[in-house]
Amino acid sequence: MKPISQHDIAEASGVSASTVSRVLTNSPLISEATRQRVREVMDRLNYYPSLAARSLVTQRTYALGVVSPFIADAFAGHIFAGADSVAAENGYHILATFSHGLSEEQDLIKRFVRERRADALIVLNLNLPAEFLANLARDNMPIISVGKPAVERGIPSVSIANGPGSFELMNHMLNHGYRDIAIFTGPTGSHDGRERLAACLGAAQVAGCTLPGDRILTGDFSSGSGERLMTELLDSGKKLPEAIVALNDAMAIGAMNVMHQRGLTAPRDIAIAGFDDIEAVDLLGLTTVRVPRHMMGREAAKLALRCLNGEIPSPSLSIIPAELVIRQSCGC
Amino acid sequence: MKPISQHDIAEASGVSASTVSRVLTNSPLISEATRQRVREVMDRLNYYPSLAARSLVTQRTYALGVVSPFIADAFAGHIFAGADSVAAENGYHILATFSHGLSEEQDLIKRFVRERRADALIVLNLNLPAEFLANLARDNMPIISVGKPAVERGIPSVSIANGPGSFELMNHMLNHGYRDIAIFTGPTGSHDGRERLAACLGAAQVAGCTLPGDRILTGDFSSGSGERLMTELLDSGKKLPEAIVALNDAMAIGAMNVMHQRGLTAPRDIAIAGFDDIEAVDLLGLTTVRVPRHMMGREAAKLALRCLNGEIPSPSLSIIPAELVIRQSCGC
DNA sequence: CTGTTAGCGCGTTCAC
DNA sequence: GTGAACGCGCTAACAG
Repeated sequence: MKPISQHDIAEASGVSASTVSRVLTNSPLISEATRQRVREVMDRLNYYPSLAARSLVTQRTYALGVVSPFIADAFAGHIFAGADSVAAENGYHILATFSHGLSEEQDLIKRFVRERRADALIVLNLNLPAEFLANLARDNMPIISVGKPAVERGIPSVSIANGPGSFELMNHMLNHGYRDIAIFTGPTGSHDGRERLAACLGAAQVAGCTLPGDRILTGDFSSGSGERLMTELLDSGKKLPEAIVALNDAMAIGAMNVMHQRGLTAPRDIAIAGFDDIEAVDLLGLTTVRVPRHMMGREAAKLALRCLNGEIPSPSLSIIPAELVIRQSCGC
Repeated sequence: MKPISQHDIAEASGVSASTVSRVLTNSPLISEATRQRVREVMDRLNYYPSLAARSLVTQRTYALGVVSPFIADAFAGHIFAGADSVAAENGYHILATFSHGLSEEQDLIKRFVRERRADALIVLNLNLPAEFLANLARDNMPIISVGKPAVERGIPSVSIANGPGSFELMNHMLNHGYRDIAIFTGPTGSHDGRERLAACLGAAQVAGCTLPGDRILTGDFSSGSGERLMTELLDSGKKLPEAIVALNDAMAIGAMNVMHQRGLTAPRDIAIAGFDDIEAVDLLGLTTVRVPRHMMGREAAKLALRCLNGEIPSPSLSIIPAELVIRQSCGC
C-alpha cells in the first residue's frame, strides 16, 4: 500500500500541490478557508509529509545524533531519554549510536555528517582531537559535549556542578561532627574526580579541618577499587576514620561491601557517602549527590536546537546543579 | 560549505552520475578500473551519499525505530546498545524514542510510519491494541516486540527464557540442601512473574519438595515490596525459611536491606537469590539469573532486518537464554 | 560496460 | 491567494 503523498492531498481537496505544501509549512499566504479544508483532508487521509523528500529540499533531517561510548549504556539511557523529551517537543528525533573506541567514534561521526543523518551532534564524554572538531565545524555541523566540558575548544557543553555538589556533601558530613574523614578519589586523569576532590578539600578547610595526606586514598571509580581501599583501611591497624567520602557511588558500594563482610555497618561503625546517585544506591541507603542525567540530556538537546537556530555563540557552558541526596549512610 | 554530491564525484572522475551511483550500490555492471578510480575520488573528496536523496528513491531510511516506555530508560540503554551493534554492522542506525503512556506511544509510532522515519519498529514492552497493529501491518511496517512475546498476534518477538532460568536457579538452591524456601513473586499481571513462578514450583516438585501456600509471598517487583515481604517474614514470629528466591533483583535487594538492618546476613542467616542481574547486584554478591539485555537488543535488530528482507514468516519467537549467575548470597 | 532520461515527494521561486 | 515550473541528490529503467 503506497503511502499518500502531497499530491494525493492536493487532488482530494481540489487545490494544487504547492498549496498543500503551504499549509504544511504554515505559510501566511493562504486563506483560512482553504487551510481548513486541506487540513481536514490531511487528517482524514492520515497524511504526514515524507521526511526524506522534505529533508532533501530543506537540508534538514530533524534528527539529533547522540553518540555515546559503548560502556556508558546504562548512563546513556537516561541521557537519551532526556534529549528525546526536548527533541520530541520540537518535532525532532534522536539518532542513537554507540562507539567502541575513539577511531570508530570518528568514523561514525563522519558518516553522520556526510550522510546528513542528523542536524546536530551530542557527544557523551567527548574526547575528540582538535583538528577533527575543526573539520566538523567546516561542515557546519553543530556539536555539543555532555559530561566533560570542552568550551575552551569552542564547543558548547553541559556538565555537572561537581564543585558545589561535593562542597555541600562534604559540609553535610562535617555538620555531622565528623572530623576524621577519608576521601576515596577517582583516577588522576579524571576531570570529575579533580573537581570533586578540590571542593571536598575546600569544604574541610573552611570548616577548619585539615585532612592529612594519608586520608586521601586514590581509587579509580570502580567498585573494585572501593573494596581495595576499604580493605587497606581496615587492615592497616591504624585508627579508622569516622567517615568516608567516596567520589563516586561505585567505590562507595565497594567499600560498603567490604564493611558488610567484616560485620561493620554504615553509619554505625563508619559513615559513608558517595557521588552520582546511580540506581543501586537508593536501595543501599547511601547518601550521595545526584547527577541528573535526564536533565543533562534535556539541556544538551536544547543547546543543540539553539545552535540550529543560530542563537548560540559557539562557546557556552551549561552547568547542571547537583543535588545532595540524604539517606542513612551518613548518619542521618 | 556545501556538501559534495554525486555530481561532483562524477565530474572529478570524468564519468557520469549514474556510474558513480553504480559503484555506490556495488553494481556488478562496472569495470574494475572505473570502480577503483571513482572510489579513489570519493575517498579523496570525502564523499558520502546523501541519505535523504537515496531514501527518497529507494523508500528506505536505513533506520530502525526503537520505542521504549519512559520508565525503562536504564533497561533501554542496553537494548539500544545491542540493537545498534547489529544495526551498525548492516549500515543501519537506531532511532530511539521514549513514550509516556499508551496513547502517546501510538502517536509516536504513527508518525514514524507515516513520515517514513524508520524501516522497521522495535517496541519494548509492547502493549498495543490489536487493531492498531493491524493498521501498521497495512502500512507495511514490520514490528518486533521485545520482552513480552506477542507471537499470537502475529508479531515476531524476542523474550527471555524465564522458565529454564528460574528452574535452574531453583534447582541450585535445592542442591544447596534448602527445603524450606520462600518465593517472592511479581505482580499477578506480570507475564515474566508467572513464568518464573511456575518454573520455580516445578523445580521444587521435581525435587520432591512441596512449598506450602504461605511460602509464596506476593510482591510487585519493587524493592519496597521486597522490604515489606521480608519484614513480614521476620515479624511473623514463625520459623524463618532457609532460603528466599525473589523473582526479581529489586525485591531481593529490598529483602537484603531489611536483613542488613536487623543484623542478619545472607547466606549465613538466610540464603537469597534474585532474577535479572541488574548492575547493583554484582556489588551485593547476589546470586541471580542474568537477563542479557544487550543480546535481546541484538536479536530484535536481527529479526527486524530479516523482516526487511522478507525472510521471516511473521510469527516467530526468539527466546534468549537466561544464564544462572552464582555469587555468594546463595551459600556458595 | 556506460551515458541519458525520468522521476522519488517536497519547498520555493515566479507569474498570474 | 494560488498554480506552474524547477531543483534538492540519488537510483532505475532505457538506450547505446
